[in-house]
Amino acid sequence: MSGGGGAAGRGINVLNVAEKPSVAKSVATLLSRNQGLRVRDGRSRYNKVFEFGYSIRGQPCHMIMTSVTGHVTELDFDDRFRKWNSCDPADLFHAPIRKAVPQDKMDIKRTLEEEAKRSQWLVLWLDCDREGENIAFEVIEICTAANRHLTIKRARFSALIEREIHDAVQNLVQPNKWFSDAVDARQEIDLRIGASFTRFQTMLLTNAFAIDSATSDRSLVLSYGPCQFPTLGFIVERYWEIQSHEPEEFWTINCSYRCDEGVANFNWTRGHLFDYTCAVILYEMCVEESSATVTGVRQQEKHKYPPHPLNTIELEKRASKYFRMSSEQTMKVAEELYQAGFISYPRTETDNFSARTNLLAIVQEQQSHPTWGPYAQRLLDPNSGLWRNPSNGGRDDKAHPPIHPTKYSAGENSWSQDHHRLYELVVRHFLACVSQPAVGAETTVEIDIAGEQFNASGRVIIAKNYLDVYRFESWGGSVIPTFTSGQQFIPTTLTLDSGVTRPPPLLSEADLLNCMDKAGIGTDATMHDHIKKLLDRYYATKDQNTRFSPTSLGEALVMGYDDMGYKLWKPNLRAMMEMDMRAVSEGAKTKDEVLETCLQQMKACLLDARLNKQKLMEAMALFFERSTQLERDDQHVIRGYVRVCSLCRDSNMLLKQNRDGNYFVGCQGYPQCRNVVWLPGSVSEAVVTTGICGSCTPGPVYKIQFKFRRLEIPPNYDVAHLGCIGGCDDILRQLTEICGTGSRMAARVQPPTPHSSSVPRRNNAQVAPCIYCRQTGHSSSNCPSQIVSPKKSRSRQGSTGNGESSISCTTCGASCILRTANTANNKGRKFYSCQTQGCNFFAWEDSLGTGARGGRATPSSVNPSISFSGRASGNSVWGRGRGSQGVFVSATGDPVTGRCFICGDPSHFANVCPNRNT
DNA sequence: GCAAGGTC
Repeated sequence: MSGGGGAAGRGINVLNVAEKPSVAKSVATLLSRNQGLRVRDGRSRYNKVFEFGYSIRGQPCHMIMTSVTGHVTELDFDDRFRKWNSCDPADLFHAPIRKAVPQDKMDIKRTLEEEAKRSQWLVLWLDCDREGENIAFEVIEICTAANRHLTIKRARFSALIEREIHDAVQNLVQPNKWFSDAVDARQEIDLRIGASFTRFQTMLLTNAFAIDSATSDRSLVLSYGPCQFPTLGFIVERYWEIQSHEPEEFWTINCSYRCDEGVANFNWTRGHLFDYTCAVILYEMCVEESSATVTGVRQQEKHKYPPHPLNTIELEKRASKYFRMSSEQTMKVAEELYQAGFISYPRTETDNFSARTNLLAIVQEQQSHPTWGPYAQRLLDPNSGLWRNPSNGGRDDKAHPPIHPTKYSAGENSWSQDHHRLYELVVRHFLACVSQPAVGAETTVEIDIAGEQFNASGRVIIAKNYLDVYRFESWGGSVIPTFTSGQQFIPTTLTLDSGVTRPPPLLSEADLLNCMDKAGIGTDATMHDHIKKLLDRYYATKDQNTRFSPTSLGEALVMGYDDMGYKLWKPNLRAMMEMDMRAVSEGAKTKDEVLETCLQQMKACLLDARLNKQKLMEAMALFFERSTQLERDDQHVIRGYVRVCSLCRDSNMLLKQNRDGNYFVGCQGYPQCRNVVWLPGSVSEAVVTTGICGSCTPGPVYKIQFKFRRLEIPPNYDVAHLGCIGGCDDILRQLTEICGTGSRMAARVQPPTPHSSSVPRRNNAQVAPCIYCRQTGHSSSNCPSQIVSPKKSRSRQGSTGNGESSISCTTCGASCILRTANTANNKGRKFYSCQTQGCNFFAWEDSLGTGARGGRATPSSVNPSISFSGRASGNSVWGRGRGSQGVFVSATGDPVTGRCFICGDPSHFANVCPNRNT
């Protein structure tokens, strides 16, 4: 069929590319039959280049075989969208993206380019799944850019077996664009959803709450991903199920009979009753009856079947169950055993052996093993009747066979205990798969006492078969005495027993993998990564029994989205995406169609989540304190990101508070960039929101929720104000003018020059134009029209006749009355206020014409309060939907009814219960 | 500083 091995001779150069170095080596070895095979280094130290002669359908070829290591390119946003504060997270749904070769893959790219230039054919040996097909197109892209005359061919193989490989190379096909398109769509959707939601929730919550975790050494990222979040959802859902479980007492009647032959324990056919009175009545009837009557004896042969052939998820589940190995560790060890040639490819969905697999040969290899060798010998003996063709688990990824041993080993010196265990599991599992099921004889006896039915059963194992080798499973059996129908006996014991219902256990790693597998979350190669990510993100913890609980952070996030009504933490979204991907890979839908509908929906979801962010905040507030103090630089408390600097356009503008408590928005690039916007001195509190100004550029400019001290602002201004520092906000501008700022420079009297280079000038660059003359280029405090000598000032002011003077309102032109303040902070201080209803003009007399107009005279005596709290509106319902006994928490956190549902204590609620497992 | 998917 082929002309493998030997010298290359003349012929075309064929560049062969595999998905990983090990496959390149295997394929090269198999095709060359290890004759005339030369190896040299490529640009990448991991990816060798093999060369040998071969002939494809009679065409002499010089084969050049190399590899990549998975994907060569990565998808990411254009540079200008890469910085977290560079854009509105919602923009990430349509921001330009590009595929690029990351730095650590550049040497692989160079090897491909160099080899492509001297080749006529390109043969793709990537794994035969969707991801493999996508990588094939990445390789095509790189190679054809270097040599556009290349003839492109795809080798399809399902195992690294000599015959398969020779077949594949003699029957080359074309790569499948639909498969590749499905992966492109998946990548784009994952990136856009992941990045947008991660930025949204991280920026919203990490600054707003004091999230205590082991993260003090690095900044906390609250990531969202279409796989990690549903995985968290499973953990939280089970946790809530347990939390909401109410123990309920039940009663059951048990009966036993002991004789020379042994004991039979009879179970009540009713199971159990929750009604005590009813149970007592039935029990008393049984007690009064003198004897039990056997109403039936059944004997049946039962089988316990060996497991299906082993795929990745099953390997992870069983290693977790039998050895308590984490899925991550299992995959690490399995990969090493695979690399060393002891087991087959460990990342496979397939749990069905193809008819072409030589199963006998695999068993034969294991015959000499000291422990399971004798069992393998029995299997091979036709007289033993132990052999049975393996069952079909119904899954096939068309790329790899089930995991099975590929090389005999009695254990290597370099192996750890985990290597020994895992190899043993793979071998024993394989031997079990090709074995007969265990056979048992089961006897069921039914009796009647006073009209109540009871039954007991016993089992005798007739043939252990596969259980002889699969030591991880057992089949309990008990022998019961012989009974005959119609027989009567007096029970040895007859008791009324009580029990209590129990909640289900926390999810184990095997349970979690099961949930993910059923819902299609992740791939066999990545499921363990998603589980690990939850631990890394402090969303969940794993106890000694490999059982998972959510942390407060994980629970709060899921609760927040749940309260919004979005099932983002449910697996449905991923399942729908997976269906779409399948449709693309089958040509039923196009990539663009799927992208458009999916991204449109998810963008709407993000926008809605932003509108309802209060729900997230409320959920977080149940578990975390509001952060009172955030990051600090040398001089200031940093209160949040506002915008990209409008001056240097490079650094971020942050809302900060100086030591005197005054707020300003300054450029992080200080002192190189000195851009600053000072805020009114009357601000008692300022919090950056996720709201974005619709008009100020360059955007996004995040709005700030201000709270002003009532007594320091004119009465016609609201205490609360959602403002923008980008220049569009009239109210903020007016209050800055009226109250002055906390800038030390601004507090001084400014020289009356319109070209002052002091800090307020920058301030004015942001808050322009001047409120007096509506001109830009100077501050209102320096307005030439307002700067007058005291004498001149007085002469401009008319007398009101009652001892008070007046000026003209610069806003509406009406007359302003000079009045005397009578407030705690400004007692006796004079101010002008406009008499026109609805006009906001207000000015302190002593500040007219200075840079310190209306500045704070004394520290506020007003107790600052939180501008919006986590429980500001509506009732939060603790435990809603998670059980019938949820405890209600009012808007203020006070109880409405009830008690802690964890420990029952009426003095506190479940969210602060000391017994709460956080 | 974001995802999930390959793989070393």
